[in-house]
Amino acid sequence: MHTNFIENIRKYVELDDNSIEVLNKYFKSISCKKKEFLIKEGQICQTIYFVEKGCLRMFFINDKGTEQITQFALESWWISDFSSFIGSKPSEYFIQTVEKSKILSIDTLSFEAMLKELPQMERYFRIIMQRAWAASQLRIKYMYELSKEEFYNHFCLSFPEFVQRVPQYMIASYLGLTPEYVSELRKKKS
Amino acid sequence: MHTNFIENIRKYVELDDNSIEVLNKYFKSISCKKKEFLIKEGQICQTIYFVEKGCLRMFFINDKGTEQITQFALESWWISDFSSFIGSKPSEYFIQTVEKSKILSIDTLSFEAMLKELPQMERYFRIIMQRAWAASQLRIKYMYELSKEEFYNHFCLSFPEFVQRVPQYMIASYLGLTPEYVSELRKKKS
DNA sequence: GCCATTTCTTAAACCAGCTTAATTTTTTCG
DNA sequence: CGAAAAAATTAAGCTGGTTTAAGAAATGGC
Repeated sequence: MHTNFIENIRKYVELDDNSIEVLNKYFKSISCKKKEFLIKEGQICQTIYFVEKGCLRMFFINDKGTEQITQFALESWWISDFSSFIGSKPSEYFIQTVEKSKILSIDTLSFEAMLKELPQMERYFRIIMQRAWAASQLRIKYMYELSKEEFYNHFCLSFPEFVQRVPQYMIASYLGLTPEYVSELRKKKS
Repeated sequence: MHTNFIENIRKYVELDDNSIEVLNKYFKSISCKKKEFLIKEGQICQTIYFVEKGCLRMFFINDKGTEQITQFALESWWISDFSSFIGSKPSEYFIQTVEKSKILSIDTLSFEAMLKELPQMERYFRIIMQRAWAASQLRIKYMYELSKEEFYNHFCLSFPEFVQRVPQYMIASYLGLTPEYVSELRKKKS
């Protein structure tokens, strides 16, 4: 159980069987079917999620009223609205399953208690956050460097399984393109 | 000495006088005049920098041969190419002072040794990285949400001192605009 | 297996922001 | 201070990607 979770932590820090018990105490396991919401706009996001199996997306509604996806999370990824989480401010995002998913969750209070009880988890999360920051830096670089066409092609080459797995209009949204333009690009490639 | 540095750490974790001594052992203080390079493209970025006084920028050269700024760091900000730092890969960035600056630096090995000797710094950096990630999330949201004109106006309102402090063409670069377009926007506003 | 809904495609008109290129203003530094 | 370099402005023409609108294809629920 929670294989991805434990494996992921063990990539970065030591974790004995007793510590695993402690983690089980703090993390809740959730099973969701497709299109279930974990948080909605306006709520304070007091939870961090780990995807054990499945796929989540985070999006907001822009001023034209359309969904704008800013993040996906596949197996072994963490996801949360950290601005809301850190500042206890209402979130501007929705977090929703894209597929049937199995998720581990921990709320603010449990998170702090867990870190106190298992200090090596400070190190684990330091490394996770550091990697997340690095990933953001890279993403921002691509946004500056590539034209929208190049950005799309680069994404398809980098994450081919992903392009299979989620609907095309979600990829378009994540990359900041219109579905119509993605359609045009696909025609062009073939 | 290093007032901003110590204060910043104390915002998040306890730090006694003895620990400060330990930090002094691992961190190096650097004084740079305007336009000095801390790292250059092609080098492995093995250092994390903290700005005690002054201003740094991080940029790469795009395929048109122009500088593309992806990050600034003012007083009490951390900056580094984390992809390069984590993966020991050659960096694609330059990090350079924008003004005369006083910087604290720590390299990979010292960083690990310091974390081992002062475990509370794992917590400090976990929080720092978490906040950096949150800031990235927000920045990406703005990039999706706002038109370039709105993005520019929003930036000027959010960081008025900053707009005074660094040349206009650097702001343009950071926001992904041409200097010509920024010029047009300024005229429009007045 | 069939209807309703969701997703994807096509094509033409349009525009925000870029390019180019020339001029002016400001800064730097010997 | 004065010359050279760096930064900012102006304006015209252009283009990558959006908008709009309508139809076609795929998917899912019962």
